[in-house]
Amino acid sequence: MAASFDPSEFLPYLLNQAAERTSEGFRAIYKARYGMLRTEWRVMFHLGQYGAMTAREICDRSSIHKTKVSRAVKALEERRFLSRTPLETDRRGEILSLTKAGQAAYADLLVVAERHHASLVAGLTPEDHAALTRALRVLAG
Amino acid sequence: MAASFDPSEFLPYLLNQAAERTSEGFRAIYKARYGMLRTEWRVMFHLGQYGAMTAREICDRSSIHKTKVSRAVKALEERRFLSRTPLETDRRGEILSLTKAGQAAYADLLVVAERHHASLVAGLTPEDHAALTRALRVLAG
DNA sequence: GCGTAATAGTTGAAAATGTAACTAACAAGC
DNA sequence: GCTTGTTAGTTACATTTTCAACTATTACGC
Repeated sequence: MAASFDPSEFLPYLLNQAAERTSEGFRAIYKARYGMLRTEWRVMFHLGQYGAMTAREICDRSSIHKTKVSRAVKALEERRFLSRTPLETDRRGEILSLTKAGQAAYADLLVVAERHHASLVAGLTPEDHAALTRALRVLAG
Repeated sequence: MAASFDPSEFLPYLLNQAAERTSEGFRAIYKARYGMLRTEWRVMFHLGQYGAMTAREICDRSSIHKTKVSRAVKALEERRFLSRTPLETDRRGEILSLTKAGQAAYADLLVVAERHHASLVAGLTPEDHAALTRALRVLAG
């Protein structure tokens, strides 16, 4: 007698609800302080966290489509949060890196992120938090 | 010396990656088979899972904004997946319910969802799966 | 080397989403 | 009853995202 599937436990559904709910507050902050969109913040995050890299690498790491990255990079460059340096080995690509202003914004937002993260985690037991992170890493691929 | 915050563990980030990654395959199916968008599937889901209800109730349960629900309902009605019945007690509202075709589509997609869910869960230990579901319920609010 | 395929990134048009303002109906105070 | 406020749902307009070309450059096969 197979236990019947409870659709309210459907992982994509739960993940999506949780993702939207938990992103909301943080999104309001980077939008208000720096006028960033979600994709722009995500690009900033990858450059801030992992250092300079090409748009292609951001796409690979983040699974954000290249057109979204392209437009985010353009917007961030216009606002002087990042700069492009042509690759020496391949004239198609360019390395993206945060400017001083970009680094400052990233550092500022990281503090906010940390606080936000802590408040989210506060609702979970340490065991559940650990298991959650483990499971999300698997699911995020 | 507080352990420093690892931004790659930032919950909104991980949740988002996991949500996008896990939704992709399923999304391709409801789109290909029934031409549904994500919001449309979500509306179908609520009606299929919890029975007929008003648009307002769907908004409350799902945290989908009312304009998105309004447009999804319109599209689903046009394709005869759901129908509207005026409320007797309040002429502003109407009860939404799945048509035969809507029920059939829902039943079909539920089977796919179940298989998809199973394949996702297969990568997790039972303990982590249980903790994940528990944690997501908390975070999803 | 030369033709073909693949890759990095951009762009334009169509589709979807967000925001705000709107209509219509109900509710409450007086 | 009439004014004011609230709620259900829709619509209009601006912003964002998606999808499908497109350019420019590099890599491969022969």
